[in-house]
Amino acid sequence: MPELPEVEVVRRGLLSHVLGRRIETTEVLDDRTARRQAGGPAALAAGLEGARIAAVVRRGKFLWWRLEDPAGEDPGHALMTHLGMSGQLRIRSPHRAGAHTSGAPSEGPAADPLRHRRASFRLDDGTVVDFLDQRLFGGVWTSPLVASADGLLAGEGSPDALLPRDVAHVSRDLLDPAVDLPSIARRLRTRRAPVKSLLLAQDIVSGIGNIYADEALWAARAHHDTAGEDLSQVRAHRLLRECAAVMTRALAVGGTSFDALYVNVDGRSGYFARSLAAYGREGHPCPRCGTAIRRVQRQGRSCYWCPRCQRRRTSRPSRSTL
DNA sequence: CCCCCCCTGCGA
DNA sequence: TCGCAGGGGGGG
Repeated sequence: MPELPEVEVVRRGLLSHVLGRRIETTEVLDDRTARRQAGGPAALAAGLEGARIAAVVRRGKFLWWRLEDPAGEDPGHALMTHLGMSGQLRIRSPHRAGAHTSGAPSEGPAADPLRHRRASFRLDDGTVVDFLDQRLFGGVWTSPLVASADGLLAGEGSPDALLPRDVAHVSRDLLDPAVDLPSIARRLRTRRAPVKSLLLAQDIVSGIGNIYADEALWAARAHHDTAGEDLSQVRAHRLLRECAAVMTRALAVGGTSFDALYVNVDGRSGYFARSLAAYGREGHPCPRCGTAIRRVQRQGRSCYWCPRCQRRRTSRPSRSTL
């Protein structure tokens, strides 16, 4: 469930099940899921045992559990989770029969709800949080807390300005109240790279992935290959506003799902796929002008765009030539 | 900054 | 069998 809205759906879903609970045991079924853990799976389990979950926080696509360690060691650490391309966090609650099932048992033979289980965390009330990950690009690991550079709240759900060291390089996302939009727009406009690759760079602005980048570019009538430095200030701001707007709308309907791989903590899908204007819609008419949406590969990823609404802006007359 | 890598599984 | 998939990090 990769991009910001989907990760936020997971964060909210986790909250009521894990907040204030203690982690009793940690199980790692595939060591590659803990490959970012210093000391390996054993160190992960050791670092989590007995820790109380004080907050569930998100910045961009990174989600972490703030741990209040019994030893009172300061400033403590966090359990990091990143879903990568195919990760899921699912709840197995002892209080709800049939938890962990998809909401639609009538849809053919239900897939094994524990397929691709890579790690599990058992809490002190019997709840189990499973980390599922088909492609193993995601992971779970611990990271020590450090102060955020600007002294403001570290991310969505954070009680203070502490954030995991492994998130320190990640820029704030566009739904973060502390985000500095003019500064991001400035950074876009100093770069020669194609604007879409800049939207996907998590150290410039976090949370945006391939779907919402294409949707925002479509909404802003911007072409993915336009160089960052060729955006006017007005167009750069407009593009960022559209990024925020499309993610806000997606979040309101539970995110984007094309299949059972992308679901919330209860195994249910979001509804934003039906609202996509460009992404995945090659050959379909542009909702604005009716022109067929086109697809092209850029750096190994697909770009979908309307060739009529989204014209490539070429370089302004350069100051160095002529 | 581009290209490659990390992986598994699905549908054309 | 191949191409493609919503992420991110590192190397040349």
